Amino acid sequence: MSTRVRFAPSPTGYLHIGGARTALFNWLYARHTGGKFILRIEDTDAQRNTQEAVDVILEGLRWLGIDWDEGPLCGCDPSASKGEHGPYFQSQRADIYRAKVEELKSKGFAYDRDGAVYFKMGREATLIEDLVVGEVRRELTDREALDPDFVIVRSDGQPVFHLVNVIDDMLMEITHVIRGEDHLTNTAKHIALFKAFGAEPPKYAHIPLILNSDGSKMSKRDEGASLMAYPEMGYLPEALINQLVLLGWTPGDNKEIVSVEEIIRSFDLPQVHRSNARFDMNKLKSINYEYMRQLSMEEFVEQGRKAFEKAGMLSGDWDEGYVTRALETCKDKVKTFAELPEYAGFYFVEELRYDPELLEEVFTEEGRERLAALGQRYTNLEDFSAASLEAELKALAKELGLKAGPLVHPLRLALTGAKSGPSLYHLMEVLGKERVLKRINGLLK
RNA sequence: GGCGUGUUCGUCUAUCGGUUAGGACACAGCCCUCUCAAGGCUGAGAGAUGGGUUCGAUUCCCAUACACGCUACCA
Repeated sequence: MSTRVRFAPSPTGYLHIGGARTALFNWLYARHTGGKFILRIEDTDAQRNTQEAVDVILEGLRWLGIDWDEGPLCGCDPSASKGEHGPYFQSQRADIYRAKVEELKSKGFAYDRDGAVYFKMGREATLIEDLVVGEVRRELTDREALDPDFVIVRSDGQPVFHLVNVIDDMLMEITHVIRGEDHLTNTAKHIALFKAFGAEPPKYAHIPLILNSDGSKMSKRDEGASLMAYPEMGYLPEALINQLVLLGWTPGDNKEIVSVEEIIRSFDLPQVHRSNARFDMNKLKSINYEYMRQLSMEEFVEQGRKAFEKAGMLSGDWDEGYVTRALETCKDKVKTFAELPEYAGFYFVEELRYDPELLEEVFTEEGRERLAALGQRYTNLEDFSAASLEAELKALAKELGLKAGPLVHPLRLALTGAKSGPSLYHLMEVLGKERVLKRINGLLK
């Protein structure tokens, strides 16, 4: 039998990074086994259900490169979807739930009390065979020992999560439920529901949670909790996927940078870890750097340009070629695209502003003299190529009996306003003679 | 309170009873170098605690501690 897995988010207005990883693991499993990945929107809570909230989820998955075989196509039109097991919005399945509740009642598994419908739960412990956690024996809690029954339809007529989740998984013929560990103990209820319907429960796999770097639970407002914060921070989707998959699964052979194709090939549930993991932004950065290096120069420039536009730095009419050449000097130098505007912003301002503290530190009396000497040489230099600029600087250094450093530092400061940046000679070539001399002289006077 | 899950360097992890406990990120130092980054080399850094089982436990069992989850007419 072909595997069918699903991701069933609730449209809350954002996609939690943990949810994104749950989606990822489901998707990886579907692709690894050649099965189907289904997207279902759990929007029983009408207040949360907005088109925008649904689109946030769809956009997030698309950004990551996670595609679904069945499910909605957009938030704007709930009837627009693909797959034979729809509707894929719970808000459109009310009739199904009603009928199923009647079925439970007629079978003697459900009854009314105080206007709500209750499910008649057994009193024995439940054995859960989890593909990740192993065999779990769920005993009754003290409250359950008093009364194990639970509500499946509220007195306002709204069916609750446990019920609809099970009905949908059953009708959509889900074979493997891969979800967060926070659902592990709920699984007893779900298994009981499946059995009451006379259906075979799916296989379960509960994956660990993602925690903040300090070990606390990652909640909505924490940094990096929202998936879309990552494109915002200039990360590549491939890098995020790599990071997420590493948090709970190991490729083996001490390998860490693994392509999606490689992951799909070797990913499987028994190797998924059982313990929660903290999200390390430093590690993501370093992984992102690896992926940024793999980008072609064209791809890098294109995305770099977008980062600048987003920062509002390309508002002047800068020459296309100039922008491209400027960005080319930044390749392999930054770890995220978001760093670019600060790293190379000096290319795109007419008047450079200098940090007084930096000036004091680098621009000493000696530095001033050296910069003036350099300005002289460069004024008379015709070939303003990186190689020529370098040769000229080194020649002057030799004459002055200095190493390159003492000349380089004040020059870099004059041109970029910073102590570090792209290759100095290449940056001068891009800036061009006019700008270079203007900045040198501007600082000298 | 009850129920469940987990616990190896700061972080993510490797280890299928016998290892100088390996790697990656971060950190420190050195080299390279026009700066930074990268790269090369080196360093520091871990089996929560206490009991068992065993010739031998990070690995198996139990307890404790701690963390996390669930315990709703939330999802």
